[in-house]
Amino acid sequence: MKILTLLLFNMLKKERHSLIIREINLHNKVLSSDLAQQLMVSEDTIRRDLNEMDEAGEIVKVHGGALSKSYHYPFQSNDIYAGDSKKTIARKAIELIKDGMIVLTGGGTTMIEMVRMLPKDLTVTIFTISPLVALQLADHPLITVVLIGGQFSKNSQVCIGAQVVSYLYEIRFDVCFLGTNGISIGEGVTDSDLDIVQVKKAMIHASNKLAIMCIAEKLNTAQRMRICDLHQISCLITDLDVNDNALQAYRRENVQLY
Amino acid sequence: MKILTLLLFNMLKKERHSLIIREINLHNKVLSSDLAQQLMVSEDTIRRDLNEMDEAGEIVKVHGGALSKSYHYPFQSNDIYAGDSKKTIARKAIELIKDGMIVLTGGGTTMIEMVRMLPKDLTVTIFTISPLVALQLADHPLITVVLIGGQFSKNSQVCIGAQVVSYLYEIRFDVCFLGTNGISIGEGVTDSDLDIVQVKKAMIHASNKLAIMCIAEKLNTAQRMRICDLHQISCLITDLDVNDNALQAYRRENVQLY
DNA sequence: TTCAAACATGCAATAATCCGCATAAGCAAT
DNA sequence: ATTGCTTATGCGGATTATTGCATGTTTGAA
Repeated sequence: MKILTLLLFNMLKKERHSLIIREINLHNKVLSSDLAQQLMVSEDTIRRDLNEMDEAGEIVKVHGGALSKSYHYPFQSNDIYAGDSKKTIARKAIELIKDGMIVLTGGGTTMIEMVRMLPKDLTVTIFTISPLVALQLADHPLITVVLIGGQFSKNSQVCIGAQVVSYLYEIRFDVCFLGTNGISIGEGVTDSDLDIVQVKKAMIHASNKLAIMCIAEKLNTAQRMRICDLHQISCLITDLDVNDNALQAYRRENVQLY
Repeated sequence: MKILTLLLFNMLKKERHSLIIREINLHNKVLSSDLAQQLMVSEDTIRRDLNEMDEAGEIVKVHGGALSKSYHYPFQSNDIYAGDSKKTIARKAIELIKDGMIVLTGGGTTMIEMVRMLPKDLTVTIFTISPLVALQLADHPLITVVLIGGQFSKNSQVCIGAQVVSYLYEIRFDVCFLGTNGISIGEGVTDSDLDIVQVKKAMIHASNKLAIMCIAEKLNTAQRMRICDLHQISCLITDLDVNDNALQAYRRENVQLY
């Protein structure tokens, strides 16, 4: 039967290759077994095809099939991954900061991005639990930086613990900027680390305004522990346009969007 | 909770890896158990995946899950190579640290080098006024790090000010490690920045032993302001041999040499 | 300290792969 | 047409990869 179809279709290797490419472009992946069935050739042939195409750099062969070359997600640098969205958020966030303010910030890559972009003529005092934020601000000429000390969390690279919490009860801030690991209509702002949750709660409690920075991909995701409700958020800053559909549910909850 | 369902029928390993990386980049951390559930494979498989990806340097594996690598060192690239002399000093200094100690450290490149070289099986608590020291210790498995907060000095990249000083009065440390800008027979340990001097004085006051780390070039130099006398030094650690001529004057002053 | 969760390790079953080798087809020169 | 050569393909068996499970051990939080 296989001989028969071969005779009928007389499929050449090149044709198979282009069909495989098309299939990969369509699905980003192929299974050797599927292709063999689909093209009515043995898996060995498919494997040889895939190996050739991999050698030629057209695809990436893996155990069991092949992947599109562009399939690999970036991992090394967050500057690439979602870097633009984070810059967008940072730009919007900066507009909330005015001369003379006392600002409190958490950690995270978005926060680093924000302080990196702060204009050189801004005169504010920034309190932070993130050593990385402090270091990033070291070469800013005007900003006074106060690092809030405490036990250093190896996971999240910020200071946590009772020391931080009790310290925060003694100062009142104009605005608190927080990145988030999860935000959703039902659960509000959530995180997965108990220590972080407690510190963030204290940070919110110590501030007049709360600005939550959240990239679109994290919208409508929830972690295990709740930090605050939506109505406690003064500004929700995302990389989306404020009229984006994904944000309307939050608008209905009276969250101020940026 | 987030629901992410693709065709899980016959998923390639590399596909899984990509999804894991995406999840990690999104939330900065993942739990093995969550991934196992989401991707419908056993936790063993996830663990093996995470180990592979850690080996490949794509992520950082931790107990229970994994962390984003980029989250860990957003701008670690500006690593300064410490000279051999600083490495020599660091090696000697480490010998003074024993399990269970409460250690206090200042900042500076020599200090960074020292904490970088701390053995992985050392169990100590390190208090520091240097965010860089804290960050450097983030991936040490056993050491507890407490960052002492206060105003962040842009020049010396450590925390200074009354907050630090008063904090230091509440704790007693086994040993204090300090780098130095100048040490001489006549003037003792000196520095040029008033704020630094005050903090270092407080650090010395709070510690049972004082270890001064000093590269040979800075021996017999003096700055404007005095931090302490020679007789307050418990150990003077240099990159020179203890019998080096340059050190004999200090030996005559009864300074313990390393 | 105490214990459940996370871990490593070895094993077994299945799937995918690799390696010859034989066959068949295409092609060019005779 | 035949011959000789190359390429493409399929097949059987050996090898390796992947995965889940069972096992003891380690870990970290209470």
